Amino acid sequence: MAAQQRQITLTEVARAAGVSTATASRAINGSSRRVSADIAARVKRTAEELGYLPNLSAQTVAKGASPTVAVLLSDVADPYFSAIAAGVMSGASEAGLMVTMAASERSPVRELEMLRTFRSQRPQAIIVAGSRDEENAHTQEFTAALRAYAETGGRVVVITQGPSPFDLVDIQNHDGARKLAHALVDRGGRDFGVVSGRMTLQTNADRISGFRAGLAERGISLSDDAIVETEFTRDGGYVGMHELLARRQDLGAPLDTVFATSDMMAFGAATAIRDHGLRVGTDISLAGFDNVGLTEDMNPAMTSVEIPLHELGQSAVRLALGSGAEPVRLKIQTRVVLRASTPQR
Amino acid sequence: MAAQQRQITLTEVARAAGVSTATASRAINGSSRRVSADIAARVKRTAEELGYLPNLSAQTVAKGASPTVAVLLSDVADPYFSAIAAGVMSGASEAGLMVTMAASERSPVRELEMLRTFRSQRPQAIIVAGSRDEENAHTQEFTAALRAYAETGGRVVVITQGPSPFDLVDIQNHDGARKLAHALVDRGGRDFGVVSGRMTLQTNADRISGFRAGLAERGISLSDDAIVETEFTRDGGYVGMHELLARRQDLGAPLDTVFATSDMMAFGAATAIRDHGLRVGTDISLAGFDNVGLTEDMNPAMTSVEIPLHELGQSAVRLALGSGAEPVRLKIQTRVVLRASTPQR
DNA sequence: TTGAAAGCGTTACCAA
DNA sequence: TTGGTAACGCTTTCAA
Repeated sequence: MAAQQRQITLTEVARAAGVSTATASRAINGSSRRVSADIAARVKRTAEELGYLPNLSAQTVAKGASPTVAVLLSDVADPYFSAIAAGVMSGASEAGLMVTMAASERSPVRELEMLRTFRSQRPQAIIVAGSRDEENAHTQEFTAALRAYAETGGRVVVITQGPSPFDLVDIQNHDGARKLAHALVDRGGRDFGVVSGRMTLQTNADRISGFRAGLAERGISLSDDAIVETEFTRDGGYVGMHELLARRQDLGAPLDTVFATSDMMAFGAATAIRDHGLRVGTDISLAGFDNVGLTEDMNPAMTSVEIPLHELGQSAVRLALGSGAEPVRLKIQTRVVLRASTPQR
Repeated sequence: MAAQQRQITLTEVARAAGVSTATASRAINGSSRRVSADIAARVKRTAEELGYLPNLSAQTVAKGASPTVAVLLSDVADPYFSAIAAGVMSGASEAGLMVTMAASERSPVRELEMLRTFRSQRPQAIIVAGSRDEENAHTQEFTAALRAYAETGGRVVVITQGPSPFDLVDIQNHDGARKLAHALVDRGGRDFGVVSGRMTLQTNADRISGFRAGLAERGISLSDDAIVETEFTRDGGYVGMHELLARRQDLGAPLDTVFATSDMMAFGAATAIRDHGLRVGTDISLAGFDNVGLTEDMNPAMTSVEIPLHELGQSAVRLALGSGAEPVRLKIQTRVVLRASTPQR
């Protein structure tokens, strides 16, 4: 490695071009004031030759605003979040913003820490994905911190959350699950089971209540012992499905159709069904939610409820860049996608 | 929303606590100099009461270094990259660093832009994942920019790349593919086909050459028309598999085992096989590479070559934080995971 | 141990 | 249009 060189500063560019720093600043990084064409050209050329790059932090200090959006999510490795993250990154890049990202790994304490760090960064907006556990004590503190951030001029966009004072990207989970229930009944489902995440998660709760409502509208009721509550993850789906099958067996109760409240859970559930010696689709119909990539590459292809996750991520950025006069609630519609995992029976 | 308030500054905290800014800085954000315990406590309490949060940009300007790592990848929505990203985020959080992330969406031009923005940010390190197209003209420019960054004291860590002057996380793609070839021959494979990404991608090329070498060691040669070159994506896998099947049919050539050079390609390929009316495993054995999540939830479960992607992401951060005296090459071993998609035949 | 003051790289105001 | 200079919020050197 060559000897450590310093980065060229704007002052150095200015001196080399024979102008003041003020002029150099105006020429390179633009502003309302304009600069004569020839000087501007000269400065830019000098900057180019010297390999000048603006110091973003210095700009941020001087301007009082950082060209950044921060994204807080549970886990990027989860396709649900990674699709949202991809959307946010694409939206941010369109808007000329950088993205800082942190994963809470589903720990409320870490979440609080990351939010603190985000705030120190003073981004234009903080986007929060993944619903918090309503019952957790940290949730209040979390909301308070977000509010404090908003009060100092930051924008907050929350994805799927209960009522909130912030801009909200509101995925129609209830409605989607309700439509899914209708579709499954139409396909001949009669004896339903649900593999569910924790009920304290808003997203999960909405899906359950929507599903229940949809079934009720078709005259089918969902008994409590038909619902297994487990972790809202792939492994949760696997374990939960095993438990559901065992439980129904013990009760001697029939089971023809299972709704797993997320695709990740459904993937785990599918494997559990096979490990039980049963066939997905043929013996037990199975549906997920999110319509994450790979649902169609499953065998049989997995029925799911589509959420436009990528677009949703982009929208979150646009929302964050809006006027912000009043908190906006952006409803995201869902769509049932029937596939071979829930055949006509 | 409440009226726009300003953020509390260190100066304000100092004044409120009746000390100098210098002391306040030392008390709160630490430094070599120490502060008497009582004053430190008083300052910290005041800061707490006032809701002070350090301004990271100001700190960065003053210190000349930003507590940040930047990650450049092709596409977060791809499980391969999202697993790496998760690892990087976890490693960064351990080290007390923030993460800024950008996706090139496989466009060399965008990649160059994002690198420029990264450089403006002056992060401690830039981590580059996803191999560049060696033949692309932008690649040189890209490397030059990385070098310039390194010369100004930045650390560069590159994941899977050809020879490079930077720290390198070197996934043993050749070796992994070679071992896979052995395993597939041991399972009775004789007539092989490959669904491959672009040969100009280092990662892909290494996998192909390793696979070819492995077959050769078992006395099997891979003819050129047994390899279909397509996009290094799920859709590429789908299309490529269709083409491979059609081609072999035209030639009247047998085909019992297919290697898709990534799991995503393999997933697409599996669906293509089914769409052709054939069964994965039974009619055609199929293996992927990366051992991304969900390989075991496929039906049949997908044989793959495991790369410890998460750990690799964490290691990349540690590498970036190392001394940096000499470029380090960290070899990442792979492991063949045989599953039902490649049964004994 | 504490404080005054210079400095980090910019931007933005105010004159010229 | 251009330049001088204060200001942004913080760290760090140098004295006290």
